[in-house]
Amino acid sequence: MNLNETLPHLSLKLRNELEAKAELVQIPAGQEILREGQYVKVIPLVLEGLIKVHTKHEDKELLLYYIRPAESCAMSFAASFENEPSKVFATTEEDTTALLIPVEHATLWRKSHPDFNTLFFKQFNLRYSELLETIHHIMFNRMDQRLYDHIKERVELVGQNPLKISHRQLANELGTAREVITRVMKKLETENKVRQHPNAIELL
Amino acid sequence: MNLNETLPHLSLKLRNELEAKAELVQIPAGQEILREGQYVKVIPLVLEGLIKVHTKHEDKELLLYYIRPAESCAMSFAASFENEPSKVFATTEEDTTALLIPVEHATLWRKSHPDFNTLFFKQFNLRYSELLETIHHIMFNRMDQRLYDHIKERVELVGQNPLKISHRQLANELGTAREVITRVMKKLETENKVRQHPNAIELL
DNA sequence: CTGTAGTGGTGACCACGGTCACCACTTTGT
DNA sequence: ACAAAGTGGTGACCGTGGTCACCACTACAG
Repeated sequence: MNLNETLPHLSLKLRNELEAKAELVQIPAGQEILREGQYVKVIPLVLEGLIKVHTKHEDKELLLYYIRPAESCAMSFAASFENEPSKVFATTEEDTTALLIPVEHATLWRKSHPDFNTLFFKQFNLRYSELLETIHHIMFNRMDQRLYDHIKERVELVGQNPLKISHRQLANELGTAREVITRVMKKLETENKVRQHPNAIELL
Repeated sequence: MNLNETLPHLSLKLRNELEAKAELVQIPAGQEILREGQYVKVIPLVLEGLIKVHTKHEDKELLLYYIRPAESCAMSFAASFENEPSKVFATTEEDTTALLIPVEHATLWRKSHPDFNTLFFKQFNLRYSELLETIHHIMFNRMDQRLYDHIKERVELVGQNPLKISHRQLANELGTAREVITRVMKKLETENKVRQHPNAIELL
C-alpha cells in the first residue's frame, strides 16, 4: 500500500511517521469495529474500502455518514482527545484497508505536524456538515425522498448501479421498518425512479 | 471585560493577542448575527450572554444548540477555514458580549497558539456531540419528551424557573407547530411536570 | 377608544409511517 | 432432502403530529 498515492495531501514527513508508527490492517466487510460506549485506543485512517458510522437506540438504527478513503473518524479522534467513550457505532461496509494511529501519537502529531492538525479539522468540519444534512433529511423530507436520496448516494458511493442491498438494510440505515421500505419502494417504482431486481435495486 | 476571568484556560499570550486584535462588541438580545449562505468574516467568542444556533427550511425552524460564555461557533470557524458559506443561522438569545476574531488571525493563531487550536477542537467535538444528541431527540423521542427536555434545558441555561417563553417560540425551536406545543403542554401539565402561567412556564 | 398584533385554547380532519400478522419464495446449511 | 433463515409483498389498523378554522383574551399604539 503506497501512502504517497492515497494521501498525497500529507507531507512526506508525516507519511513517513505514519508508515513507521501506525499499524496497517485489513478488515473484512461487515465487521463492527467500534461500539457505543467503547473507549478508543486507535484512530483509523481509511486507505481503501468503506466504513459506515451509525447510531442505535433500542434496536432502531440510523446511518450517520460514511468514512471513505483518505478520511478518518472524527468520533475516534474526539474520543481519544477527551478520553470519552464513543457515542456511535462503526462497521466496515466493504473490505477495508486502514492505518491505525495510536492515540498517543495523534496527540503529538497534532502539535508537530500542521497537516495532521488540518486533516482532522477538515474531518470535523465534514462530519459536522454531514450530521447537519442528516438532521435536515430527518426533519424536512418524507420517506420517499429520504429513501431515493439514500439509494442515490449509495449507488454513487460504491459505484454499482443495480445496487445489491436488501429492504431490511435500507430500513436500518434510515431508522425505519422493513415494511415501510417495501411500501415506499413500490411507490418509487411506479414513479419510474427505480427498478427492483431480486436482492438489488436499479437507479433510473 | 476581563478576559483573564472569562477565559482562564487560555494562555496569557493568547489573551493578550485577543485583547489586541479582536474586537469587543455588545449585541442586544434577539439579533440575527449569522444567516444561512452568508460568508464569515469574523469568528465570535462569547464572553457573556447566549447565542442560539438553528436551521431553517421553508419557514420551519429547528434549534441546533446554544453558544454559551467561553464558547465559540464551530460553524464560523469551519466556514472561515474552508471559505464556505454558513449552513446555519445564529441569533442572540440574551444581550451578549463577544470577541470578534478576524478570520485571518484565526488561521495564524491556529498554528502559533496550541491552546487556540485546542479550543476549537473542543468546540468541534462539543458541537458534534450536540448535533448527535439533536438527531437522537428527533428520531427516538416523541414530542412530549422532546418538549419537556427542551424546557428543562432552557430553564437550566438561563437560570429562571418560571421561564418566560411563548408556545410559538417553543414550536420554532422544536421544528413543529404552535398547536402541537399547546396540546403537548396540556398533557405535561396534567402529568404535573410543568405548570403554565401567562406567557411563562414553570418547571416542576 | 379602537384597531392590531400578540398571546393560548380547541375540535375536526387526515396523512404518514410504525406495527402486526400473515404469505410466498429463494438461499443456505446440515 | 429438509429445515432454517433470509428475502420481498400485502392488508388492516392506528397513533402521532401537522393542518385548518376558528375563538377568547391581553397588550399596546394610534
